[in-house]
Amino acid sequence: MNKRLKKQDWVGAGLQALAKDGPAALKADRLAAKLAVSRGSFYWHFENLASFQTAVLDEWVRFATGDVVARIEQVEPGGARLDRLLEIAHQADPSLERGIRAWAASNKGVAARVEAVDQMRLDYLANTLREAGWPDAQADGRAVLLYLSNLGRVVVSETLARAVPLDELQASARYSKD
Amino acid sequence: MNKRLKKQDWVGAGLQALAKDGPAALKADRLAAKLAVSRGSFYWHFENLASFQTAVLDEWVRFATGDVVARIEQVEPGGARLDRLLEIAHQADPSLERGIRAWAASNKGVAARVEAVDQMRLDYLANTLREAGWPDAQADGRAVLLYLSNLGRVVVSETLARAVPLDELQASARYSKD
DNA sequence: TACTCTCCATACAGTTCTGTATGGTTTTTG
DNA sequence: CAAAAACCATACAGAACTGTATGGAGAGTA
Repeated sequence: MNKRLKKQDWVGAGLQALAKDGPAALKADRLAAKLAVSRGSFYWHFENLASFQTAVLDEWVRFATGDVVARIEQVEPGGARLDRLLEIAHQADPSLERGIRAWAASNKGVAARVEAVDQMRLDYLANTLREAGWPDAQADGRAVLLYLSNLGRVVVSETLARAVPLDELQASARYSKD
Repeated sequence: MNKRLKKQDWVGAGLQALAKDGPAALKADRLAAKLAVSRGSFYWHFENLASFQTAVLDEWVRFATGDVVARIEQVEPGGARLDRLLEIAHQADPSLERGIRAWAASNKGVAARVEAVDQMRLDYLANTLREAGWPDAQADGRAVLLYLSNLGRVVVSETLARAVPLDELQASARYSKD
């Protein structure tokens, strides 16, 4: 009756658990319980816990880079694209990103992968800023500021995150000589 | 020969372990090993694991609020105090704060305490902004932006955190009609 | 010295997990 | 339909932990 699971089902459940309960939830035991199945299934799909966690992290990297970019590229380059980028980042559900950061705090390997993602996203943001009119010299610094403020939004409480003013954020992303 | 421990020694070791290895390191077992002592000591000082963790969190709250404020108040109010505040926050070791955030990601009770601290620090920052010349209407929004960008700095890698431009941060904290 | 706190070691029972081994049950395919 | 492949349950051994119970050892005090 309960349909059989595939590798991707486990990975999906892993991402969900990570977002909801943090990295401590990435256990064969708990996930099996949540999926109403025995650990026999888990150890058929994955060699061990580490390889499962690698698969979960891989999936996040795929999602956290390619996926977002794809949605942005539908908008024409320039200021509009920058606004859209900030808007998407601003209204995204922070729970998974928060789980990933918590995971990285206790695992060097994860931290390294996350750092690479941060670097890619930063480069992309800086490039978008340049497309919107920022001079090369200042684009990088401003990109860091904007990216980190969004990352901060991810790790504070939901109620506090709602206090972030999107318009002021977009304003500080528009170039003006000063 | 190995001197006997007091409650505070355990709490201190807890904070250190939290900063270095995340919340999963807050176990009687591991801490006892690190302190070269048996768990008998732990359970003499603390009723159980939860009460120990509460003590650790309490200690962080004390440190994360009162301590920083005390260092700021030595500077005269105004723009200088604001610059000093940003500087202190900028050069602080992020590892403990990172551990706390990771902990909060998997524990509602911790998250609530952290949210309260965030709120206090935000209020203090907004007030400092007003002291430095910001109008009431804009001080709150700018405070959120500044606070979150610093929080973002806390959760990214050390190398990336060093890319944050302090001067640009201070510049965006100076008021100018636009 | 004797007595009393304070602090610690050791041993035990119990929980939550991992990983393996083995066999059974579906689903797909020749 | 029969064989193969994909998927899952169960049972076991063991690691990493929690919490309790008990018997000390060390430092301070009458």
